[in-house]
Amino acid sequence: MSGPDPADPVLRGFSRSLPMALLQAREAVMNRFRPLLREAGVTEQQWRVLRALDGGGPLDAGEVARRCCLLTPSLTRIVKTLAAGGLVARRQDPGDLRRLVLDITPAGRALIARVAPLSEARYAEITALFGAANLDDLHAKLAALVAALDETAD
Amino acid sequence: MSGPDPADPVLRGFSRSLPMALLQAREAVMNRFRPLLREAGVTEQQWRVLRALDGGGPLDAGEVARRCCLLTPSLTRIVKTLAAGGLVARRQDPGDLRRLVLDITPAGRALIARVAPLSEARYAEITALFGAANLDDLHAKLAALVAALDETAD
DNA sequence: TGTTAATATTTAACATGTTATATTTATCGT
DNA sequence: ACGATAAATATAACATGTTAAATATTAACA
Repeated sequence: MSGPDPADPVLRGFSRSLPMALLQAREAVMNRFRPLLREAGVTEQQWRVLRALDGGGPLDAGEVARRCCLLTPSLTRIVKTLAAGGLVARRQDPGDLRRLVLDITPAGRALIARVAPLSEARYAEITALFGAANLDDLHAKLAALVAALDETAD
Repeated sequence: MSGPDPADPVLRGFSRSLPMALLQAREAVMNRFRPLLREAGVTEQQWRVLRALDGGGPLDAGEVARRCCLLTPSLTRIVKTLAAGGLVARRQDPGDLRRLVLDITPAGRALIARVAPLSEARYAEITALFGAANLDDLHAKLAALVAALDETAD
């Protein structure tokens, strides 16, 4: 007739929460990269948009949002800032006037080229600390997790 | 004498970026939990604070921020909201008046108890889709990554 | 003891996250 | 062609993320 024991948690420990584990891991990694972006004068999100467009060619706003894990209201403002800085260009899609086509400018590519060697150096640092095999396996597991969850998204 | 070939990326592919992989994985996972929190009327961050205090006992604001991956200016506002809703209690630390001690209230615990079974059900769903062994291994790898990076944080 | 440096939290300002809604343009069925 | 529905983006409002600076308290030390 007794209720749940207060010392008996109804929920898994905070540290065993997968969202927390992923968040903490991302924070640990980003702590290594943030100084570079700060030095380059771009935010994390602005950097993601530039990276998606660089090599990804011109893309619809919606596609950029999907690839960058951004919601479209955020993207609207981020692109406004990037366009004001001359790092990204906007134009209407002639075939569908609803769509906004985004592309990186030469100035945007130059910024990426400036940051790239520093970024790769940090990546090499992380690889050395964590191990190349561990890193590959982690990438594979993360991709598998996303595939498993997204395929069955209601 | 030629510069870098534009088709030859100076940076690893966007999809091979560890920060992006961690972000996408977290999004895929959170998509399963967000409806529950929304239904319970709390944000992700408010939920993290409640979870940290539940079972973690009373904690300094700074310690809560560390455990929840929140910056202290964010925590100030989040706790203000939680306190206004009666889910968290604030008091000064008598031994160090600079410190703010936070604790969860009975109402806060009741909210967690209400959400817990739904949350665990989602977790079971994820475990079934991804595999218990994969999940354990992923947790271990994430913890190892954090340990490797945090130990050597400049 | 009194002055300075360090620590914990808060405030302020601006960028982004998040939800709801509005606006514009396409598509579909008739 | 017309009207209803759907789709893509933008706007609005509030919560949070992020940096810098302010405030209050404590610790360190000459």
